[in-house]
Amino acid sequence: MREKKKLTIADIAKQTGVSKATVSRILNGKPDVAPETRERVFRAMEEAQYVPSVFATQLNRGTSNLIGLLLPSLTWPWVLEVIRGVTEHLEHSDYEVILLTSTTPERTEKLFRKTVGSGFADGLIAILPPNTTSFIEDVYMSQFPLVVIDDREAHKTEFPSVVVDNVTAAYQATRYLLDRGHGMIGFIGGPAQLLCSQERYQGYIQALREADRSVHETLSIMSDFTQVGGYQAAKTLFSLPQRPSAVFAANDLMAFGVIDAAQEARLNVPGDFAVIGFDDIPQAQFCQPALTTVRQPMYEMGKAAAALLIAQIGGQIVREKRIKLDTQVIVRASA
Amino acid sequence: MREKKKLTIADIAKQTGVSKATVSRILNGKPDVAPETRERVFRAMEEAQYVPSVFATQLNRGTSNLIGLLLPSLTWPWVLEVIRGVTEHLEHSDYEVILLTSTTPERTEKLFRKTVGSGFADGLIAILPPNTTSFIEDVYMSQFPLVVIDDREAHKTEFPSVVVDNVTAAYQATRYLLDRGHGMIGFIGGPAQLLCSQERYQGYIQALREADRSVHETLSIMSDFTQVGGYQAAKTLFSLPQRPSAVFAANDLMAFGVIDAAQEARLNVPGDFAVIGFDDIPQAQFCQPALTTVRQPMYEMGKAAAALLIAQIGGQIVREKRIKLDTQVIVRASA
DNA sequence: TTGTAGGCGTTATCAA
DNA sequence: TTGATAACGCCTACAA
Repeated sequence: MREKKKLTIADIAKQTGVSKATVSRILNGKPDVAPETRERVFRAMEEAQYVPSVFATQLNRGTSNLIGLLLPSLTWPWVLEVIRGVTEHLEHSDYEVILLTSTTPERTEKLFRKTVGSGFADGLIAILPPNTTSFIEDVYMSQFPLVVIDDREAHKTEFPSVVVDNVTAAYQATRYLLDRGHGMIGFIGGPAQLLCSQERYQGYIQALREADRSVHETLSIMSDFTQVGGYQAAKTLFSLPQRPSAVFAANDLMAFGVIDAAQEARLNVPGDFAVIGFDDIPQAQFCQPALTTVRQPMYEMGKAAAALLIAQIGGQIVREKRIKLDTQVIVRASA
Repeated sequence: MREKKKLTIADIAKQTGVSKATVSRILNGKPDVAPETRERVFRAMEEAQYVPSVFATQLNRGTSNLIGLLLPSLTWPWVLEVIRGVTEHLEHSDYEVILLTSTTPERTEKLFRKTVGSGFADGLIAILPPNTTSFIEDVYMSQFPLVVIDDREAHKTEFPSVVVDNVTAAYQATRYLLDRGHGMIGFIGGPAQLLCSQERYQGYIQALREADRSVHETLSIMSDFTQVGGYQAAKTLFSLPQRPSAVFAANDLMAFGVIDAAQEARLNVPGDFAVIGFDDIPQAQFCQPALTTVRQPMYEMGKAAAALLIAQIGGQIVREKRIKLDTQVIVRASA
């Protein structure tokens, strides 16, 4: 109740008439302690509500049982899924998650210094903000346990990572549209410099080629992953002499924008114009019409990342460095 | 690049020919150091990429600059808003957030032991899972800096907390319906034992009374804050001899359920049946019709909680222990 | 089976 | 302005 003063191992030792060493041994379940002593000291600790100082233990052991989770932004709805996956996997270990969010490369690096660099965290799970290549290379080279989720840039090195096969996923999406009989299919992509944007575009092209469709340059518009971006891109598409009958938007937010534009243009979705998205964010099932999309298993990716990291920390040689998780077309009402 | 071996303050001291004490002083920006020395040592640290050991510092100072964020679950969409608020406020301090999630009271307490009890975190922001009253009382009594967000149970003690005025908010919602000319207004509440459920019910009643409306017991249904719960409650409402023309659902998820039921019953929302929700979760703007609801400013609550906690940690006497944030009716298409 | 003593890397106190 | 030195609380040889 009051526990004003913090108890130390010495207090317990004095109280039970043994040495600090013995208490420590008992604390850590070491062998070679008389059962009778163990019992007695245990009770004393219970009773006194003694909790060892994490600081001292950490200083001594050199590890913190803390895992950094570096997120570039908390505005994307799917990051919660990642967080859930990571924490849920860790729930049964004795690692805790320390949340690091940073929008700029500068702050990222500062955060890194404070946690990773000082050995404060035992490992790092990161969704990389753009332009952090060199920095993350350093982390990797320093042997620090690291797992990258959804690696969106091309790097010289291949970090341990958990990704989705964007090419295949985009292929699936396009293929789905093709199978539904669509002739002209538009593509609205993300920022061109992002690897994932490029890959999704590739998948789209690949599906078209495979179906012997000609690729019209004008049908592909690079946008910015935002809803208004999708809206504008859709308007461009609608103004084409020959309007496509369907579009694959490289993320759900843009797909929402497309639907907005379609409704504004009095186009029935999916009757007049079919839309498929990418991500499957929670909102996707609530919008009207509910969004058909390619699901990225963010929760599972978080889990896998945590598992991979723990393995690394445990010193295991991680064979399968790049884990690819499967995507899946979630058919709802928009396509 | 390699930094295999961890540098200590002693290394820097030796390297620059000063004592550890001096290096430490410089590290912490203490006065009484010859500018010339300071400069020299600074450069040495830079060059060697020296980072002080957090562990040692913590052990010495007895604080960690870590703030625990205890969340009962990561499945509610609005928790991300809270996380955002907290981390964003802390971004400019040098506190980091350690994420503690726990579904059960048992795990909550264990987590508490590991972090709070051991003095590992310097403070705690918590959204309390049900039935943690006694436990949180202990934390509070132990003088540990604590802020509760969205306190949902009645406690003997009044903890420092950031809440929303549920009564007023519910009043606003009901009032809105009243102003739109609705005669009979139903209420679908959350679990009766939750304080927030009771308060929202109060607000509903209060608005009716103030408008001299009679209160029909049958129009109030206590449910469970889930979508199916809302769906079922709505069906009950629809089966009444005299169907209400509008309903106030005590959270958005239930409101979604109500809309589902209405659509199933071929009732036009809001034409035949108006629905107002509570929370303003991200999905609310995407559902069809977009949900009119009372917005709880979760992001702002997170920010306020962080600010309040930091004040406490700084030893400030926190005058306004219970911070009440304003809610707002967000008018969209469902009512 | 148990106790003693030294170290982990800082910061703080007190002299110099 | 600086430098020894003693904490901080725990773990671990090594000795008993």
